[in-house]
Amino acid sequence: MNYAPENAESTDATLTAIRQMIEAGKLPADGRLPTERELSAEFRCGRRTIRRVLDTLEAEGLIWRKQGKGTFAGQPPDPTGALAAEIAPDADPLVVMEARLCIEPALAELCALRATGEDVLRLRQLAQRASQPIDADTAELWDGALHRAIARIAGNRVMLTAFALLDEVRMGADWQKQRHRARSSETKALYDHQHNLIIDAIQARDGAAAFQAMRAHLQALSDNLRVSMGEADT
Amino acid sequence: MNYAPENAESTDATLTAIRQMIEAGKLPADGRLPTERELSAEFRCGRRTIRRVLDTLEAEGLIWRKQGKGTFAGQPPDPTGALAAEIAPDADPLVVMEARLCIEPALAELCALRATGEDVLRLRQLAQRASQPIDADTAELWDGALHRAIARIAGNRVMLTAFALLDEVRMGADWQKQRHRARSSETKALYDHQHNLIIDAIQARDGAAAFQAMRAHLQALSDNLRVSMGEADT
DNA sequence: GTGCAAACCAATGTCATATTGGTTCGTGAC
DNA sequence: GTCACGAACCAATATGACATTGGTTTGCAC
Repeated sequence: MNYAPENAESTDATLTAIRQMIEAGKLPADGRLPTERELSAEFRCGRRTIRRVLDTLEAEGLIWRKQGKGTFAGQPPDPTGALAAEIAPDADPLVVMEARLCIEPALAELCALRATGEDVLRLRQLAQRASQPIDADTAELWDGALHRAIARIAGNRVMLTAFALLDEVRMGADWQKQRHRARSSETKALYDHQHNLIIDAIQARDGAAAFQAMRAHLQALSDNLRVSMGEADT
Repeated sequence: MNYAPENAESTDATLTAIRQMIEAGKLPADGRLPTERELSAEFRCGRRTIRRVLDTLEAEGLIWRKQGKGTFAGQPPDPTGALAAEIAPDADPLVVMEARLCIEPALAELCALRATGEDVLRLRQLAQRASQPIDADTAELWDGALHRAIARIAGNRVMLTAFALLDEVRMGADWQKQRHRARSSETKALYDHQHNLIIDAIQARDGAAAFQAMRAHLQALSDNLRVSMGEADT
């Protein structure tokens, strides 16, 4: 019964073991991990060791924990559905764009203050995906992912919830159907360039520049939307 | 003990009686009415009669009811409550102040673009109320009303909902207890002056100035909060 | 038909209890 | 000393039994 790993190395061993457990997808549908006490018993080590491992995984964004509830794989959920449905009827495209112009530059500024090198890398990946020559819907999807990632990295729960609300209204609105009209090859190139400017500012830790870059980007989106709506009116 | 109204007219009588009960403000702080069964016993009539009366009052918008909960005077609460309660635990003072610094300057900017002369007058009144030499709690109340009014005048439903969410988190937080520590006569004078600067910018239809004035105001609040928290640590 | 009483349904609140992550302390091994 | 472990405790959450409350139906009396 001494096959239990030695103390000195048990931390690393359990870390990789638990990480594999998560990435292998061998978890219940809700992504719930065993309790710390169960893990402690299973891996023949103390809770303290388990907690250190989970601290690492949480810092990596692989799991999230809530006292009294449990430990779960993935990102913590944010509940905005009911509210979004409530205000969606009152939200025409211009109102939503106006709100984005209010909130997202501020988020970009916070993001610039707090993004790690890893975060910047992830943003670059998302921007690159959005710029691939695929169909408009997919590009829109990656664009949304990029904006969401910036909001998450900003690291303010209240602002993130506000953004999630806005995002859900935007996604759920009927007028989304005609949005891709506003996408031409020139605008697409402009948007990609602006995305890179935003990430440049974030990487440089320049909050003000990130604010302005995001504002310019959304302004371009707004202008295009306005043109597209004007066409629709004729 | 036969003063109970006759059946034929009891409906009207109980209706006026209950309506008076509501308008007289003889209710608990939460506006809760007695249960239907209690009212039925008190007015010596059946629950059916009571329910018809309450149906009328509900149609008039004087009360709202919820199964399993009770009957309450006034308007049903905003659905932001649930969301606010959800994120309140994660919201320490600094997070909330940071979110205010993101959202409220933008609201002030929109407000400057859209405020009518009447709106400006109302803002002046609120600022004046907040500046009266009353106790700190009351001043805080009028201050909140002023900020809410600005958000409402901004005229963007999505932004207003986001603000309402933020406002509710701020109001419901435990750390509000110590807020008035940050209120001295000097800070109070400063805040009053800043309120006037904000309204000046709004009246001048100068969005950028309103943005900056609001930002400066919230920055002062934030600094004071930080100092107050520092004191609390010692 | 109208009003009343009783019963039942469904949603909610309340309370005690168990579970879970968060934290502290003391002990022992190195 | 440092580190891991175990135990105990704290605080937030979940769970289940039970009472309360509005919503609804049924039967009875006038």
